[in-house]
Amino acid sequence: MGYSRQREMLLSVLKDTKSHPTANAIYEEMRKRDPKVSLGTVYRNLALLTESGIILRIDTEHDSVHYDGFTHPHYHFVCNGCGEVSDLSINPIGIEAEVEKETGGSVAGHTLVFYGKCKKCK
Amino acid sequence: MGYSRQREMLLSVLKDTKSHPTANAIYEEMRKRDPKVSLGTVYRNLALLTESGIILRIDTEHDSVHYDGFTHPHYHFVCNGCGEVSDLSINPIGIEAEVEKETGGSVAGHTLVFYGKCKKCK
DNA sequence: GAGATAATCAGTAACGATTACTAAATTTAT
DNA sequence: ATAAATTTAGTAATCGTTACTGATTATCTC
Repeated sequence: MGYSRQREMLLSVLKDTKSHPTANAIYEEMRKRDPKVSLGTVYRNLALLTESGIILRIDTEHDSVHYDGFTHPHYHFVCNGCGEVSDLSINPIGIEAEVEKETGGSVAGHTLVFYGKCKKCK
Repeated sequence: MGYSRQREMLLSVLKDTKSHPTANAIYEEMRKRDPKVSLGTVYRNLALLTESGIILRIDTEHDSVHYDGFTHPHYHFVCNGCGEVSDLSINPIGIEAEVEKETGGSVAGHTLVFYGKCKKCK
């Protein structure tokens, strides 16, 4: 994976926010800096960066996919009211070995998402 | 939520399999029993049954949403190779209270998905 | 059980997120 | 500086899902 101005810009957008934007939100933010950037470019780079483990994708039971620029292991809380996705600081659980034993396969990672009402929406 | 032949059929399909079919797979299975069943009906009932907590939806990083007829608390393993979703029997984790404390909100549930290669694909 | 009321359906159209494609521009290698 | 490889913008196509409508089926009341 080489360098490109757009890819750098995407990474910078994602590193500069504590929110967990969707592809479209990232696109809008990038367009402020360069109105000529293309939505296809956003999706292509999100896929590339996700595959490389440089960013994280977050699948929720609501709306479309969210992305996270921080890859140190952590979990997420999704509000069923406003849909906001926020980081949690609870410690990572260590049960991948157990899962490997049970499945006979290999585990590369896991995602843990909590659902509920956030402070505001409760 | 009332009774309907199609809704019963959907539930029966979901209870009769240990796989975790997508909406479309469920649709195909239902069509074998009744060729006139509609895809819209499948989606509508999946949404209703999910809201009522009678079935479970599983969001993964691959393809479309999968559904699970068993709602006792359990977790899932998704193969990055073949995409198969399987049940795990590891014990539920008890950290929702901790999440409530951290967020100041209320937690209604959580999903835990492991990714990797299954026995066959490894 | 018959008729009224409400829920649900089949079928199809519309939608929104994502992916695929192509010729032009940019980056990298020589 | 030139050639080769990668990436882009822009747009069209795809796919999962949702919305809509008039017809059907279930439920309720007598």
